[in-house]
Amino acid sequence: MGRQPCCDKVGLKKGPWTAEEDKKLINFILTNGQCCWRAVPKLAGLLRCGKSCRLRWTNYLRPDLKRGLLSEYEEQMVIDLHSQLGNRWSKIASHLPGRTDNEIKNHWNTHIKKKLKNMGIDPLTHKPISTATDQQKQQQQEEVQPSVACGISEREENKETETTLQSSIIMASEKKMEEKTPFDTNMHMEVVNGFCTDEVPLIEPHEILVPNCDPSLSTSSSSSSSSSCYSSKILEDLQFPSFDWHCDNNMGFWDDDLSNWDLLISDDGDRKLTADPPLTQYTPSVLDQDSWTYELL
DNA sequence: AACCCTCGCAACCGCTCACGA
DNA sequence: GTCGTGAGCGGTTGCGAGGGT
Repeated sequence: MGRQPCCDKVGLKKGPWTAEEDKKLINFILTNGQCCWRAVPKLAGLLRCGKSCRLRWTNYLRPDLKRGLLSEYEEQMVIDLHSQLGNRWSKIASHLPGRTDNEIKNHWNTHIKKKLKNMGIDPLTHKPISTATDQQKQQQQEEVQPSVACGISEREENKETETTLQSSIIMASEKKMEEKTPFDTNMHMEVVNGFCTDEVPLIEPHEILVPNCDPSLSTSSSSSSSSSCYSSKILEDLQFPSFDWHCDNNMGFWDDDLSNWDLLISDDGDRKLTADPPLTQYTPSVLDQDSWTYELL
């Protein structure tokens, strides 16, 4: 019995997403929430497989994403976490609010790896790059103690120690925070409680404007055909406030708060995220500062 | 101006895991 | 216990942008 394809690939589109597709997906998720990804493309009118929709949403369209390069502090966090967790990007990403596993993985492969190598540190082991003789010794040790040599690849072993590891990482990073200089205190403020407060927009939701990304309407000279490029431009500008995406009882959150959100193309060619009734103010949840919630006032 | 090369990132692929029947 | 299905994860690829020659 062969592996079932994740979707019927015949007639499905692949490659970069267009503005129209993004719009459909955003509209659908904002209206219906995240449910059964396989059904999403059909219901949203997209010629994509569900997996592709999920990836597009989680890695690119999700409103709580931070855009831009990782800060020095985030980079250090990634290095620390990687030394403990290995290539478990989703675990690492879970410690960096607004960052995706894909983003961190890419940043690791393109920037941090090089940086560490330049510093004479092996990005795999996080130890100083060893000489040939050291490697021979290490190899001999591995032969003697194969189970130890397996290290991070031993998933089961990791699972058992994960909780301890993660708490120690958090403790370590907290300790690091305390050691920060006055300059670094700002960084502490940015990531306090795992939420980057500097990213919180100071505009009201009904004021959120999404620049029109329809390439045909673009007056920009850089009329790139790459959807990724225009999308990243949109999303740089589109500073969705971050809020709680967890949905118990099958998207109850959406039903309560966001079912009336809509993405509109206004007369002046801009996209507008609107709510009905209009949200007059949004505030961070006092109890759970890891996530922000909207409050209808 | 044209070509080549490198880099960075979005997207894809395929495997594993979780869960329900 | 087995099977089917959906979702998540990590590795890899493809392609556009930008720099160098």
